[in-house]
Amino acid sequence: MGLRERKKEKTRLAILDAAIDLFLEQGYDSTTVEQIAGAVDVSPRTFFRYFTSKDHIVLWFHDQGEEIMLETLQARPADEPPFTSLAHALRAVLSNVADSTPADTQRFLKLRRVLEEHPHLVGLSVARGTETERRLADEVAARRGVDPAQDRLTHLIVAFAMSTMRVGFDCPQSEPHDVREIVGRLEATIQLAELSLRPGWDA
Amino acid sequence: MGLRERKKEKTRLAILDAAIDLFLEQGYDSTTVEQIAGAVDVSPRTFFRYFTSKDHIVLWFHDQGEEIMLETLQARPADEPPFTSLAHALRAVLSNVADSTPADTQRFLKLRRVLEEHPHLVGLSVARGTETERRLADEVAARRGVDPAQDRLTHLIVAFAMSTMRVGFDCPQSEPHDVREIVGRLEATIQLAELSLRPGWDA
DNA sequence: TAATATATGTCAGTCGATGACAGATGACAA
DNA sequence: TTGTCATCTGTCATCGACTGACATATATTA
Repeated sequence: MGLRERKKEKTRLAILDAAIDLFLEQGYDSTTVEQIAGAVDVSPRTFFRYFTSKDHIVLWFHDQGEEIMLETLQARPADEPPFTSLAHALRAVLSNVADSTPADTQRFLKLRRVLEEHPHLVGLSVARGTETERRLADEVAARRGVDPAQDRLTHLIVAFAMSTMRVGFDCPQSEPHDVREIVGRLEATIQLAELSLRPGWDA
Repeated sequence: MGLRERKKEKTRLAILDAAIDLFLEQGYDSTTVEQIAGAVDVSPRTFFRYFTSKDHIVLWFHDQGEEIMLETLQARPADEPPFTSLAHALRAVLSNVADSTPADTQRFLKLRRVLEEHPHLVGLSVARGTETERRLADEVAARRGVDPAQDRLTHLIVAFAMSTMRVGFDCPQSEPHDVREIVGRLEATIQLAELSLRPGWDA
């Protein structure tokens, strides 16, 4: 990897960290792009070359996670029930964070706090995730041998899976201390969902 | 009702209609608030006195619908299974539209087309609905006699219900011609959801 | 080292959104 | 009817997110 790429990755992370810290210090809304850029000695214009929008900072892990979900889903055996596959995809997102560098998991935990304090940002992640949700539905439809434009159950399966994810993440309770605690909550939520669903419903 | 209020309601609807038509003609993003205001001979500043944001236009029915959901939910018998109550709340939203004036249902159908062409706006509705979803969860928690801050199942119930709503609304298929067709789709989706869930799961 | 490719800063400009103030208009009592 | 009051509206100024264009600086490669 050349110097150029290393430098880019460095500023990318610097911007990310500066932004997250500012969000936690003074709130998301009252933090301007100018401040973030200033904190890492970069022009505001450059900020937008690394992140397409201010929101993009908050949705960083979300974007990343959806990519992982897609890959995991495609790697699961084709004859596995779709919801089971999706559940594994959800787990994969968190495993990825847990297996990452300490700095990365720290970013994840901090971002989670930002999302907690500004619930409306959670919706934005859904907004951005629309496209990925469609791709997940396409994949599930292919596995079920149906037309994604016609089959309601396919969309319901994906929607339920995403709901499970959100509940596992957002469920208030006390502040989680590490990623493993969040892993535990997601696992519990997945089990709860599987307990709530009729066996074979997604076949 | 005084002249003043009538006038306000009139401009409110005028702005709404002008905006919707412009969105359908030239797309959501390329329509400016200035254009909308100009189309009804009103200053841009006044636009923001009727609608808090450009998004607000699109989410108009959504806001309205969530209010109805809450009221319906509260009116359902306390011993009814929560998901059943929520399903009735979903139906109530559409009944309200169907029982409204023809002009109103037209607006509804047009707005639905706007949402279809700009999927990211669907996410915005979730963003705006975060607060209402919390209130729904509070109500469900009260009925189940649990603490909303502790009980995962409560949040899962609400999340599943909202998913059902979204799938019923957004499921592609062919363009619906009237509200009754959408009512049918929602009903089918609700039945599908109830078929997918284990009996008594939400008790 | 020269030539090329890419990253960054500066500048100008658009658009959404908000506060402040002044003028216009409906509501209401005498 | 008239005058007062509350409310609505337009104008102006301003902020902040975001984008395109262009020039400059910094890697990369031959």
